[in-house]
Amino acid sequence: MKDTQEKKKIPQMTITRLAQYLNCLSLLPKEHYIEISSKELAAKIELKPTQIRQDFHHFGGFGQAGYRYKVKDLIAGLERILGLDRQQNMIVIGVGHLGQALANYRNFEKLGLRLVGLFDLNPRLIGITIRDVRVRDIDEIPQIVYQEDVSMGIIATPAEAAQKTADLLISAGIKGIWNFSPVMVTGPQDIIIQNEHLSVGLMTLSYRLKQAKKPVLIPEH
Amino acid sequence: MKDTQEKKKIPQMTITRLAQYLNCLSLLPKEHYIEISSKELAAKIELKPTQIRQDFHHFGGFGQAGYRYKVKDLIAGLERILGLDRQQNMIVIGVGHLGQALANYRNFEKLGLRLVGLFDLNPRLIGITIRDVRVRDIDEIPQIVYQEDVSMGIIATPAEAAQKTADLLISAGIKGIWNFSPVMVTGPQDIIIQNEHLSVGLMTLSYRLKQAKKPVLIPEH
DNA sequence: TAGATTGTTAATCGATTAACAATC
DNA sequence: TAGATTGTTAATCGATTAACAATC
Repeated sequence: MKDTQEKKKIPQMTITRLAQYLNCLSLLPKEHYIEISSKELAAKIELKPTQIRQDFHHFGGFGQAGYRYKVKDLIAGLERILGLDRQQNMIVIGVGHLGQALANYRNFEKLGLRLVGLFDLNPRLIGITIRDVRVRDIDEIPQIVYQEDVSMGIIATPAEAAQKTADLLISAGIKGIWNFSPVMVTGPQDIIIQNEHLSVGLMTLSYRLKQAKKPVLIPEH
Repeated sequence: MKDTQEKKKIPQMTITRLAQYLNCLSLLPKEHYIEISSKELAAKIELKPTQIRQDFHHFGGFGQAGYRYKVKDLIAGLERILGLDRQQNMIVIGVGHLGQALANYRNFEKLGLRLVGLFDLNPRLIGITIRDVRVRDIDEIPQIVYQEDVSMGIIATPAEAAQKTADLLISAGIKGIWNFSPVMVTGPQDIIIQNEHLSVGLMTLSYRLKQAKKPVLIPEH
């Protein structure tokens, strides 16, 4: 497999699908799936087989004509493309229900992502331990980021604190931010900021429900 | 504004952006923004003004040539398109940290979505009250769905229980499912199922971080 | 060999962007 | 009127799908 990622820009949707493929493959019972075809994988995600092959083709492909894909190779290749082939450290800021939910999310560590710090400004939370990780005051963020080589910060604070938290993370040297607060946070160009607005998902569901209820009009023309 | 939603299929990305526009507009300080131009709104979401006008055009547009958009009209129009102009009732199944985080999420009720039930099978949780909503046994789902005319079910259970929960919701008559468990759930064609895989967001962030670190090669050809 | 499969190019389809008339 | 704006059509760009050679 060639390493052609930087030659042409890979569509965002391709990356999202690669993540889905990996998700799907890692849920497969290991005994039954040594090999898998694009057709089989496509059926599971309700997609066309060509879509999968084309997505893989951006990276030179994962198999050989005539053979089906080897599940192990596929997983390893996807992990490498997505940067999950090495350990990455992350911290969570805001230890409310959402922060605790994220801290307890088992699937993250399967992806090589290790939680190395929890932070809050509520003195009653500071000192408690979740999954062997102690909750610290946010003042200690810069120190931990440096000590533990933290690459990602997850913002699970209330809206009011989100931008301040982002600024603090950036000044501490963090390059990737995953923001779960309901406001958009911004930063310099070289910082990767992903705003995960839960309400967008809910609004989409609401729209689709409304559409489904409507009588279908003349489908042609 | 015409009601042309059903004539031509609206792209998924347009719906996602409409939700973003609404989010952005509702965060605006009401005193300052009586009117807003496509240019101003575009700047806030890092988008081209034409993109916004084209998105609106699918629905006949929200303004009049020469005038800027009236924020109030824009919000009302977007809410109507997204089906948020009437109250919708929802329930959350699984009252762990994630379920409680969702139950406490204030932004949902701003969208006219009312939490009318919480369900779990842990006897220690049954009976407690969160935001005036009592936690009930999952056996009571069909009754509440019927009584309260529930249109959406949010799955916040562990992976093992997710599909069973979906089946239960569907047989109780629910038409829309928002699944936060790490496994994909499926159902009949007429049920709207949205799988919200948190790990997909994290994998995308990981990919983008990896790309950002790489030295940029010759950008042309 | 026949059937099934992947990689890859070409064709199609759809979404974004540009251009501009109409309007204030 | 000049400048700014939206709605809308046309042009461009990009992503998905189809087709097929190469391979097992």
